[in-house]
Amino acid sequence: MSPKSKEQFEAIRQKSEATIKSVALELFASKGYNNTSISQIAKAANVSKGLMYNYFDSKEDLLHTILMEAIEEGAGAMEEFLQNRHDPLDELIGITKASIAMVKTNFHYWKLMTALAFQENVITDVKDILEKKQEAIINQIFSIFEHLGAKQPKLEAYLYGAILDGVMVHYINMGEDYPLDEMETYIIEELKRKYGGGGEGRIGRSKDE
Amino acid sequence: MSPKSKEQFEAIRQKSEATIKSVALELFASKGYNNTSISQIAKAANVSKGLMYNYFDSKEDLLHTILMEAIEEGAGAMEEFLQNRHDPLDELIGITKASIAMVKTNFHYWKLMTALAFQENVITDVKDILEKKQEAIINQIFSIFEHLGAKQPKLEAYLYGAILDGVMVHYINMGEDYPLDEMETYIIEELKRKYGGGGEGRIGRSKDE
Amino acid sequence: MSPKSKEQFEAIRQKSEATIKSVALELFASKGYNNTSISQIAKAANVSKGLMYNYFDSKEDLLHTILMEAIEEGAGAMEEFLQNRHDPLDELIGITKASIAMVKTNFHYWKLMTALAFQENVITDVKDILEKKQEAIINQIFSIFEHLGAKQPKLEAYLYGAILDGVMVHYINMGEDYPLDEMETYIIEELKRKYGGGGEGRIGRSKDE
Amino acid sequence: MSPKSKEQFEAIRQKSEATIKSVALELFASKGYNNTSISQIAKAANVSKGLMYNYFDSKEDLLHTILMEAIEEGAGAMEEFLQNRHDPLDELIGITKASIAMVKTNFHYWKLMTALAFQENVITDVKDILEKKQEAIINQIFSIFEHLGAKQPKLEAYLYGAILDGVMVHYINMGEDYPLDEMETYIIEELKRKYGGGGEGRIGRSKDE
DNA sequence: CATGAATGAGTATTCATTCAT
DNA sequence: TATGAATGAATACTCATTCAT
Repeated sequence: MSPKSKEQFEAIRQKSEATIKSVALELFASKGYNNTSISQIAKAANVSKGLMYNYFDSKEDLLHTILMEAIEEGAGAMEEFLQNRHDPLDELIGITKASIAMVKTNFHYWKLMTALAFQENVITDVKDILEKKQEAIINQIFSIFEHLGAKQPKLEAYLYGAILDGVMVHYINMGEDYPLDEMETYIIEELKRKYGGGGEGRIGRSKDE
Repeated sequence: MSPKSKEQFEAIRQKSEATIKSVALELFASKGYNNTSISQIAKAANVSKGLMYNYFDSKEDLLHTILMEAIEEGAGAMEEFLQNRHDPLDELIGITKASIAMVKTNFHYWKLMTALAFQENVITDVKDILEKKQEAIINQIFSIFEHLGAKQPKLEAYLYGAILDGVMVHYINMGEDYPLDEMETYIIEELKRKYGGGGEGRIGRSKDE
Repeated sequence: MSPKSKEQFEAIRQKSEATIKSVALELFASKGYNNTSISQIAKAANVSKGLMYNYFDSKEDLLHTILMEAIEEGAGAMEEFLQNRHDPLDELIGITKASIAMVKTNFHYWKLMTALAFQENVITDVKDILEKKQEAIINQIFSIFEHLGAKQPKLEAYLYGAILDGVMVHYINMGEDYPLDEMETYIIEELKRKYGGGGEGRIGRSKDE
Repeated sequence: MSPKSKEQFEAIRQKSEATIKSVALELFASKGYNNTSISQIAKAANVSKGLMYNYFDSKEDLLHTILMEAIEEGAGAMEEFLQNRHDPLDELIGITKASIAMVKTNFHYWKLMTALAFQENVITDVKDILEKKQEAIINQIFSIFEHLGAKQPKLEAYLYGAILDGVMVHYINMGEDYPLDEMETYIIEELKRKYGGGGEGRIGRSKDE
């Protein structure tokens, strides 16, 4: 009715879409994807049910969009953390910090992602992308441990990955009760002890060998 | 009197109940509890939709029963592994072996359990039981690390817990691609390296060796 | 297995059938026909579900049988009460007493029957029979009031019928709180006052006519 | 903004809700609450199965709503009939007329209500309300008979109640075959005959006349 | 004759999605 | 563009009835 410029419409669109996504993320994360209905999202976002379908093809598409953004943001953050780090140990510490910062900053994203990781039949293509990214990271970590001269770089990489994921899983489950910062410090200390200093660290202290 | 003896009926019941439970476990684990319908279970078990209700009060009761059995079996296995181990390091190794054996033997159980751990609004009383068991184990591990003379037994206990859970999560997600046995060996070796010998060890103290 | 004579079998049959019927009546009356399951009846009667179908074709047949017996018993009782009463007022009093005695003695029957009377689609042929019997009674009552010289025998008959059914309905709903005996006495007194003595009773107290 | 105005939506809602309620009432009354399925209501109302749940929380809520409206309407009608009547006999006549008018105007409501009165386990809170209302009426009637100088006001009140309920039950069961209007006139005449004139009358007082 | 395991049609209810306006 | 009423397929669960033994 009232004359609105294209920009205004576009701004409204952006805002509505963003609201919907953010509300949906929160609900998906806290109640689970299956237990969150479109009606609930619409109500919480203060829009009509029908409007959702102007922005997203389906509930699954909404989830898809949210996840993709999270993954990209995560990748971006990781990238940033690793920039200009050429020392393997530094890289490892960077990955550690980046991972923990990520799960801390985007708690809802990761809670949702983790929950979905254990459900088949949901969003297989997101899973594929995720798996590829994870594989890439694992490979990078593997190569770092090689550079660090670890005896069994593969197992060491898996172990490190298990630590990171284990910590994240615990944090997601326990929330603020979990001593996430202390753990971060502790893990980094351990890494330094093993691989730092004169490289005389126990595990992978290999160069002396 | 009855042309079918009590024993016959009992045998039939046993068999049907077992079939339903096993089929349900498999489907719950692979597709998720919420995404598995009674119809699907019935079809996969080659029985009628209604039969489940001869054995279980509800879908939730079916899940409940399955989980409780898994938990008890798990507790039993852990008990067994820890019998007659009074040396702290031995205990730790026992826990490691038991945990990994458990997730290996009862893959579906643990996949299901893990998935449920990340879902809200499901089977809260099982969650409660599980949390209590986990707390007990954490406390035991904490006390083990105290006995082992760890400087920061709490963080060390959390770290060890993160490793175990991280490994299990990876195994659950990757399946047979994951080098579970190698990881077990590696973790145990690490434990021995850290705390073996005079027992005064800790990570990175390696130079004494 | 053990040799049993035909008579023994027959006796068992009789007993089982009677038990089932009596248990079913009680359950139907107290919980309603639709809310009573075959399983519940079988359990309460201490027989197997399957056995029921040896005696009755279906749940509906069971109800049917129960109702028919009740109706016949009712008719018999009425007959008895009316025997050898040739004075119209006596007949009316007899019907009153018989009706009230019936509902009192066979409380469950009448509770069930009343409940079913307000449900369509149940046992239409029983309804038909019942309606015929009621019509017969109404006609008889009508003729009694004619003999008593009532001005409007039809309406008087309906009024009397309404009183009887109203009392029964109240009794069925209130149970022992209802002063059934007092009401019986009162109604009979009223009848005598109206039609008794020289026939100068109030209503239809024909001398004014 | 919205191409369908609030008023339009409201009108649609009103209409749909009214249709569903009216169709449901008819079916509940003729087939019984338990024997009427949501599917049947939807089919008869020419709407989808799910639509009912846009307006009512459950089948029970639908029944509840229907009954409450009937009860309120009934109470209102009774009130109206009793306004400005201070003479006890007039009151009694008013109650009579109101009751009969009510059952005549809202045949389906009262058929349903009566049927439910004989069913266990249905809508207990409506039953409670109804019982309270009935008790209030009974007390009022009792007090009227006291004022009228009846010798046994309690029994007389019960008798009158039985007449009213008996007539209603007959009308509900026989439908238009029942001479409801004639009965109304007749009952009122009887009341006048008994208690009219100097107001000193009571049943059986007739011989003094 | 007697059992109770098994069946499957039927029930109430939910919810992603469509569509007239 | 935005609304929310309407749809209908899907879900968990019930229960009269059948049947192998």
